[in-house]
Amino acid sequence: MPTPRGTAKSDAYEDLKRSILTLERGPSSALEEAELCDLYGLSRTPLREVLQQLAGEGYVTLQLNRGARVSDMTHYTLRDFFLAAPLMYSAIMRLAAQNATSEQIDEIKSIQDSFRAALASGDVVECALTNDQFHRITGHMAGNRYLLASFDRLLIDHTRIAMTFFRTNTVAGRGRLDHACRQHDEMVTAIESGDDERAAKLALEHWALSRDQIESFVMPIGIEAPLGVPLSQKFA
Amino acid sequence: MPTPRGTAKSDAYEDLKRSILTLERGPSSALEEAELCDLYGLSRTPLREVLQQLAGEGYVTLQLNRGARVSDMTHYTLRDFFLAAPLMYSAIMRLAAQNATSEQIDEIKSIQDSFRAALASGDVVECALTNDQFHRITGHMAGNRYLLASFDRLLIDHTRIAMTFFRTNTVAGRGRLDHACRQHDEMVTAIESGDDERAAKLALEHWALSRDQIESFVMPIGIEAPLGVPLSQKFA
DNA sequence: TGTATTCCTATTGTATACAAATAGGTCAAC
DNA sequence: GTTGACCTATTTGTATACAATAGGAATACA
Repeated sequence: MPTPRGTAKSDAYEDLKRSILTLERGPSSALEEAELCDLYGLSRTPLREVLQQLAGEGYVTLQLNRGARVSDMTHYTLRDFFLAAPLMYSAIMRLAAQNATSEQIDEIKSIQDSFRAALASGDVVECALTNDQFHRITGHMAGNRYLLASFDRLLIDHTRIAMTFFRTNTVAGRGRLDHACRQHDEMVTAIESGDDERAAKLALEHWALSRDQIESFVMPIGIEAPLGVPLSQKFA
Repeated sequence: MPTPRGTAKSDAYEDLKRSILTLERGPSSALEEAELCDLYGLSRTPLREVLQQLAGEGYVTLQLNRGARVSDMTHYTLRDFFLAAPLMYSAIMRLAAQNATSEQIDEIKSIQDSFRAALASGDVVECALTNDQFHRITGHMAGNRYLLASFDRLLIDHTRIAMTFFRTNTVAGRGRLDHACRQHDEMVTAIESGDDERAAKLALEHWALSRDQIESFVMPIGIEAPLGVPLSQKFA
């Protein structure tokens, strides 16, 4: 990633990522170059490079002569997701416990504080983003360049799906979120003590909880419907 | 992948991939834009997009203001590789057996014929490339967008490492290559009959064989040395 | 002779102008 | 009223000119 922080280019890169993860830009929505150039104040050449980079990371899909779109989410996506997630999450968490540096442990503790604060505040976007960061750090801790490619792609879609269920008002929903937060704490403990078996087990439990949430919140919308798209847009 | 076949841009893309996989362009070697523009007959803008795309897929690494290099291969790479490979290969092969279409099965049989021919001819480059294609098809068969990201990255480095041991004159080496070829045949059979357990087991056996080859061919060069770089270049 | 500073060159990053392709709408024919 | 072709406007793809940066060479100085 050659983009330095604080430039118009990196702003565009970071902001597009954020807006995709938070569903501010929904799956399959068009990304027009001219509009984005105006928005971020750069010319088309560097903007296109940003889109290429996001495409390489799975945030965006490019179509020849037809521009860029936010990567889609269909029921096929969900099928792939359910299959890959437990595999990758447990592998990454096991490696994270084996390889985490003390700097990374400080970092994840700090993010976990932010996540807890976000949960308390009820800010859905902040919940989703800090949760995303928490898991993304575990990916870095694992430090395996091959697995990271899959893991980061999983996180994109997990975060987008999670946007749906961080917006909950039910008691049961709140309980699941608190449970998830406690699991994060336990994960940090397992990582800090280098207990890789426990870390892997926690990853699977965390996934199981998340899967339950997905099944109860996302599924009822309908199997046929593209995920993450407001119902009003679906037939537009 | 929005690049259509037969254009200067796709030629550049495909040829760069080929030359990286075959070590014609060694790990960490510089990719200068002007040189590549001349070579492939395009201007810098589309060439840079090709490099961005290759960077997204893991073939190339971009450095800010310092251009592009072929992705490196160090002993850290190899450590990550040994860890991720059995996991990914068995997962992909299991899914391939579950999901392969008849068109894909025809395709992999055809590639396996090419691989066998390449082995017979002793053409090292052709061996490496057809072997790469064989495994890449299994990735498509598995059809999981998340896992494919890791798998394709593994294949890049597996193919580059394999370039070392397809160049063998020893009887033992030949025997291992023939064994690998027979394993391919068995994999095709397992996939065709939808026997996912057997396919996964074969993947692990195939990996074990490959690992033995890596250990006997690559390791002696030295743990400290970047892999795939001719010794003469190492201290340049 | 060694070191630091300045300038120069080679290379990358960005903006813009131009070419090609697509999508949408109008009009005509059936 | 529907279908089809054509034209136009919009959007993407490419080339090139210009700006900024990095790395090395030459020079000044200690």
